[in-house]
Amino acid sequence: MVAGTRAERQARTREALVSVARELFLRDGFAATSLDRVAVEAGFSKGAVYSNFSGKEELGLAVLDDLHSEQVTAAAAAMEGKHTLDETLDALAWWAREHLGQPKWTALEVEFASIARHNRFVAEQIAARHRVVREAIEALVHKGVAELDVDPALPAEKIATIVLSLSIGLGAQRSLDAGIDLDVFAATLRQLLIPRPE
Amino acid sequence: MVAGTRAERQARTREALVSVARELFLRDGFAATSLDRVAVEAGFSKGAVYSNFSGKEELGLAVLDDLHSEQVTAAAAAMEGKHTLDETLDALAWWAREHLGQPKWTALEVEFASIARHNRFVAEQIAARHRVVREAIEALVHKGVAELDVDPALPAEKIATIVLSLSIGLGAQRSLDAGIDLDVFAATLRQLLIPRPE
DNA sequence: GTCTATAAATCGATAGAC
DNA sequence: GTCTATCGATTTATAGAC
Repeated sequence: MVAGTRAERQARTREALVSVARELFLRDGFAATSLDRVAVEAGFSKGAVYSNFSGKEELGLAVLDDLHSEQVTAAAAAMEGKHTLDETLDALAWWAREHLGQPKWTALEVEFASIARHNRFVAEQIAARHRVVREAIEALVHKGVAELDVDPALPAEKIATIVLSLSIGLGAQRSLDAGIDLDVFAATLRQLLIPRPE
Repeated sequence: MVAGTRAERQARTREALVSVARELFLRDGFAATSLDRVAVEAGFSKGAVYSNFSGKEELGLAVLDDLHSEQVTAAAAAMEGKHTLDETLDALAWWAREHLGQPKWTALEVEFASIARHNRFVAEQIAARHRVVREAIEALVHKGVAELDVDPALPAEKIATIVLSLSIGLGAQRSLDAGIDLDVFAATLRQLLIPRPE
């Protein structure tokens, strides 16, 4: 008997399903991954999926939550302990190469979004998650601006939108073309964080 | 009897199929649109699709070609006859609102890309088309730099990558959230085209 | 080249047993 | 809560008639 209450066991089932779904969704795509595959590969049957999620879409949202928190955490960690703009930009360039260079997550992001386009509820759920991510980026920008004493050319909110857009766009291209120049990510940030001449 | 040789009539069939496919792919998405629907709505049957295309993917590529040439043409036209940086940026801001504000095309772009990720041939086809678009943007940047006498902060090639990435990323978000700030497109370009201080 | 008919396969979702 | 069995609905792609 594995330890834990019923609630704990169910939580483990849910986590296992999300973990496997994440792996398969990233590797093969959302549409191309069947719930049966997810369930079996996690050591359960399809019924277990429907006992823990209302359907495929809710499982997809759970996977997105998993990914989002990881991306933001990684970017924040990359900026930690940097004391100059150059150091910070180098760290962010590394983040871009590391996370956008293996960009299955942006492909999943947009695939899921496009599939959910006709479901108002899911579309709103995803849009809300994007807002959360942009706010997290905005906080990072504020933090960087304060610590590095730079004078950004645009409000942090706009920079956050630009950063997320670049991440999605670069990742989408990179998923098809390994030759994409990911260094434009940090290069753009440099232009936005250094005040323009007057 | 409608005029034309056999070749001309078939060309019209092909055009009609691409035109309807474009409309439906944009409206409902690539995966959610069946070939049967495309054929019937164009006044043909599914057999006509397979007589003119090897399958759904090739039809998708034909639609992308249609869209790409239109987007680049529109952006070039928007820049035409502008003599100052501000005028040009205003025109590009308008382009962004017009084309990214109705962003089904980026959603289609990335949906198709993510679906085709596991087909090497199609993936390479799409990547090649992206390269063509980036080169077209690069040419526009060169033209703008020469005519407006600005000193870009980055090579035109990098700016082209940034512009396409922003377009894809902004469009993807906008397809889910009408509140996305599209003006960051022109704002970013302004920061890239004005030389940084030093 | 186009149409009709059909094959062949897939998958999300549900019902009922345990 | 999980499993087994199955339904029901789709869709791509093909075969053969015209």
